[in-house]
Amino acid sequence: MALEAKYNAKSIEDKWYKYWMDNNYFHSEVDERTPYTIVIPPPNVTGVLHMGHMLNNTLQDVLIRRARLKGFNACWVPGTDHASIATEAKVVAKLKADGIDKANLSREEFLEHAWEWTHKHGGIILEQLKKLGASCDWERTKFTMDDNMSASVIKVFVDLYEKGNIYRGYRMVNWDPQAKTTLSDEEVIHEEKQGNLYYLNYKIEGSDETLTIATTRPETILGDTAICINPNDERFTHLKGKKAIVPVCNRVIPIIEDEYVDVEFGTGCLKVTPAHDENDKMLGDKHGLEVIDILNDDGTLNSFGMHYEGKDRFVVRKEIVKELEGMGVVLKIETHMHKVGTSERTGAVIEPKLSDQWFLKMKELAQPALDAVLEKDVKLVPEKFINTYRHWMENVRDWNISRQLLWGQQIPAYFYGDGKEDFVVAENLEAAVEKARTKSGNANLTTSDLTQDPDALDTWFSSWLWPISVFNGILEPDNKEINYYYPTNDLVTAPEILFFWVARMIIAGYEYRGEKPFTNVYLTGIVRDKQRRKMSKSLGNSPDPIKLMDKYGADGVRVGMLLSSPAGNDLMFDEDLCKQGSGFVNKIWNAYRLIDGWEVSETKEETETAGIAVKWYRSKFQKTLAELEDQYSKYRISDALMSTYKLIWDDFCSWFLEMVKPGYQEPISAKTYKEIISILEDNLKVLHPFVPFISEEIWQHISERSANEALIVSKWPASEGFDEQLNAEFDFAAEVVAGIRTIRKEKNISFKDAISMSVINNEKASEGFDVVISKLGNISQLDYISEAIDGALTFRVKSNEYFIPVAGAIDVEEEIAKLSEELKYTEGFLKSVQGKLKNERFVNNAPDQVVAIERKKEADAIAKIEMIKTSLASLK
RNA sequence: GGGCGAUUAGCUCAGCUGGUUCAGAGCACUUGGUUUACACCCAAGGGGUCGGGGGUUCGAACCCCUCAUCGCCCA
Repeated sequence: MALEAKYNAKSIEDKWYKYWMDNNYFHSEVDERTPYTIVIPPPNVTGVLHMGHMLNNTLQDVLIRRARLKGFNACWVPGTDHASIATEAKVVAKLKADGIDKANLSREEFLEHAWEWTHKHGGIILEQLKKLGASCDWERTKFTMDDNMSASVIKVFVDLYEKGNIYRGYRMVNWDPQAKTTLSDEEVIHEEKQGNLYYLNYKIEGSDETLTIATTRPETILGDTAICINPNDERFTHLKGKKAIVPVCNRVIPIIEDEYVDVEFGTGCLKVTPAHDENDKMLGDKHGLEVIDILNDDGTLNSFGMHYEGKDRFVVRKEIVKELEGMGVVLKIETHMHKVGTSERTGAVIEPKLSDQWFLKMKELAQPALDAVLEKDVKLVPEKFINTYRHWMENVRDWNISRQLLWGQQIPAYFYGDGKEDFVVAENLEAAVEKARTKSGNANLTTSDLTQDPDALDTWFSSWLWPISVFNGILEPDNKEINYYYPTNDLVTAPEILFFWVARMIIAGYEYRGEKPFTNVYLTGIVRDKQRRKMSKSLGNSPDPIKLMDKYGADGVRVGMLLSSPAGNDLMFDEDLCKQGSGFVNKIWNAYRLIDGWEVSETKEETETAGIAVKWYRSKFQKTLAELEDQYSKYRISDALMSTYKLIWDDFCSWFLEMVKPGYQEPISAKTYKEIISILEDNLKVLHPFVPFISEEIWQHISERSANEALIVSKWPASEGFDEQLNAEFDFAAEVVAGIRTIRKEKNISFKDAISMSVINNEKASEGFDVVISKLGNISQLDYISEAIDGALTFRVKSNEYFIPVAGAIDVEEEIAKLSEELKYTEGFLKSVQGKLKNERFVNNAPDQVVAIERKKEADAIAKIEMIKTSLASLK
């Protein structure tokens, strides 16, 4: 079967992915081997693949494929989460387009639509991951709303409630008026925005005097219930005990005193609106103020908004300023930069709102999870995130886990009366009735007397159990899968969700398994465009990953993603990186085409050059293999890729293949060929995690392989150590070859013309690589001499001098200039080294080894200077 | 406002315990090349006061102080 001249990524990638699937290589079952487990960070079920997923999942696939090659029982569990806010918003929008209003649907009807939507759009992203080559165990695919997964969530909720960790509280929460739900603190993004600071005059009751307050939100004056001054602020002592009148609504409110007020900010008079600001709420509680909520759930004003009722808060802001200006109470308006909380999901400006919500107490639960990271039982990569993690965990706040949504697990709290405490928490209605009877003392309660809390749980309250629940470890804590696969090995995710998800998984791990959920957390960077903007749908600056893979092949894109993404640093994505990736794939392909095209001769002897080439490459390979082990162990995946890239491109293609390449139309010896194939196979193994498709294609083309001989399930090359001396000899020889090439270039000597060369071997360099030098330099004859040759071109490697006699006169002036330049440099170098050695404090204080190195440098430099001077003398 | 981190070649970044991995890599750039796998190629080459200033040390990209700029997290 002849090889196609052009590598056809698309058909080859489809072919091998299907082959891998057909042979079930991705599937893992509990067995006697050591497991190596990764759980995927579940993407949104209705989402589509973006560049962040590409990076993230390429990394996971590299890790899992290498683990598989290393003989671990590799298990990568895929799945999706239900993303309640985002999905519900999409379903609501779809219903609206169909002329259906969510408000007119029952919970059951709405959920039916939501499931329909999920089945229709869900899982697209998982199909897309297959294109990338993701070797997930698809039989284990999970969804956070699967029956078992939901049952796990409910069980955990009940358990935590019974332990006293979950409570219901009337608190100031983050309200998203667009999604009409609360958000946890972590879901609020604080953005610096340009706003205004409005200075408003309030009349003081029973006087003509006014006081001035400064506010960024003039529309909230309708909810004001006090003015607060600092008791130490002498400017306002005369206001103590008086009352102020709120403009527009003419409400009379007390002037209270509290040291909380910052005398520096604004005017030193603070308007207090307990319903709409967390700090004001605190003041309100302390001073027993009235709470007036002026907003509806959708961010419009309610009846307290008077003539603004029904209008949006931002519209009212503009209109009320006009009204206030008309009344002459606006003193001035300053522009003002301030942080505004916005919804992570909808982008809407968050409204602080008082309401009844469910909270999880975090302080105690967080302690083991904090210790685990500080003691490096759970390792964060890179370590710089440990500080961030610690800071968050030490100041952790209670987690608001309820959401005013339908799509998600409904909170298992059942109300049987009107009192605030008239509820029970139970796994199902039947159990709830039992508990309600006991708690209320009313034995006649029936299921119809109970009403379940309409709210759903935060999606993260599902995903924090993910590493446990995917193995059913909540419902059956002692099943063989959870005991085998848990704790998992690596988690690969974005730093953005360190708190949302990673920290909470660690918390859940210790609470429900008494053990960490994973050993290593590899935090990737954020994929940005060349202008450092985060890639996003709204900016339209993100390439379509599927199109990228069509254009450059999945292997090419994988390499492109990894080329420049050190852990924790953002990746400035550039399509050129994928081009470079596909260039690499092309290089691998053509190297194989070369080898595959050789005619093999059983009778031909192995050449001396090929013999040394094989010996050297094996040693070089081992050296790189050791580097790879080190890089993988530190999760320096892009370094590992670069080491592999250079091994293949430079060492294998540019040096090794050129060394073993037979002459034109000559066959290659069977012995050499066998060695080359064996070397190639080792190359393919270290390439496989990065470029799984082309490596499998070549592997399978080399010879017929049975199903259990596929590359994906082969064995990672064994570490056998390497010959440092041999590698150094090669490096020296390579410098000589480079010297010859430079001379050829400078003197326009075609590579086709063989030349002879002589050497004064001051370095006593090994002659082992002479055949290599001769072949790669096209040297017809290589002589060892002791006296310089007049009228020859020269170059030097260390203190060795090489002479290439050429027909015709050489440019003596040019040679002298070149030598003088080298002399000057070397003398300067010698001077600096001797300066060091003359310094007694250096000689006395520096380690012996360092001093010895400097003495060696000195000796080498002196030898080289001698040689150059001799050459110069002979030229003059 | 509090905390964390960064600043090294045109770009993206390595540089571990202060000294041979010490000023590096890849890309880009320049020059030359139709050598029997590859122009998605081959070969050679240029390019950096390691953000500024000060200090410690025999010795600093690396440690300390300070200033500047940028980024992230949390209020």
